[in-house]
Amino acid sequence: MRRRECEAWQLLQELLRAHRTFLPMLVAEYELSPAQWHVLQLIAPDEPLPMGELARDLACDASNVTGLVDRLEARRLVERRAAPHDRRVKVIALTRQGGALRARIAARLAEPPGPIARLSAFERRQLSAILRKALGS
Amino acid sequence: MRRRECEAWQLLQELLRAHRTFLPMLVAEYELSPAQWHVLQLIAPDEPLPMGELARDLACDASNVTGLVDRLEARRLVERRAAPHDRRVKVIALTRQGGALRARIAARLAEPPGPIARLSAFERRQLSAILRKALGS
DNA sequence: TATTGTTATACTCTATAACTATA
DNA sequence: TATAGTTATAGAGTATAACAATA
Repeated sequence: MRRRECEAWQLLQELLRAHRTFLPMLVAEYELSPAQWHVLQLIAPDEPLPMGELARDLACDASNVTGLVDRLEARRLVERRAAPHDRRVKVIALTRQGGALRARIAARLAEPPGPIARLSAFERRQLSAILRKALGS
Repeated sequence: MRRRECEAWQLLQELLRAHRTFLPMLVAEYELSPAQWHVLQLIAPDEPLPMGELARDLACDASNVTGLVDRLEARRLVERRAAPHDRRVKVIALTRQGGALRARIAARLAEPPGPIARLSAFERRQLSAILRKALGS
């Protein structure tokens, strides 16, 4: 097995570990599980998504999506709608409440956490440039 | 609400999302859940850890640790040992098998993934320097 | 009395398989 | 026949509360 130690990757993993509980704790304040938040996040306002696409994007079985959407719908955060062209399909849309909650949580997630806030503007620009290349965008 | 967009943080979150399923899928190859892997990772070879400390490090309730250790012990990856000084305490130790599996998985995790491998040596050094500062080390 | 670990219970997430209603 | 979503079932992770053994 080749030795391919990479300090940058080690540190990145360390950062991930440090932030392991960050998202779960944040969304728990709104009584959402990480999976439920993921659903909310995937549905853009005014762009309902078929359940099958949700399952694909969540990388989970379709049967899970039924339960996730059940619980979100019970809280009136999303709603199932009939698709016009194919009556087997149900598209999931954000309700007004759902959209508002999604926006509120997204705003909080956009706040850079301690370790990032600690960087200078110059370092952040460097970091951005490197990450853009890493992500190939 | 203040506008505090931070591109570096946005990109970092994008990287996290892209890697969301990476660890779960990797450890699933060894029939471990992420939580079980976390336990294995926390126990250094020859440094058994009390269950209470595991619960603290995992940031979960002590009652969970019972089940996690039950399943790992059933596979002979860890074992419960009596603590000499306090008979209430049980310390969890890696077995030889457990240590070997832990090392194998750790080696695979140390391999930098695609996005990092795509960077030049210079960019990785820059990234390391920035992350070291972010992590305060 | 306080603490460590366990048990009992309940809920969510996850997968597989069988089912329904459409196509 | 094939596909979209559901239901039934089972296992794992999580929390809370009650409990036993020990301190």
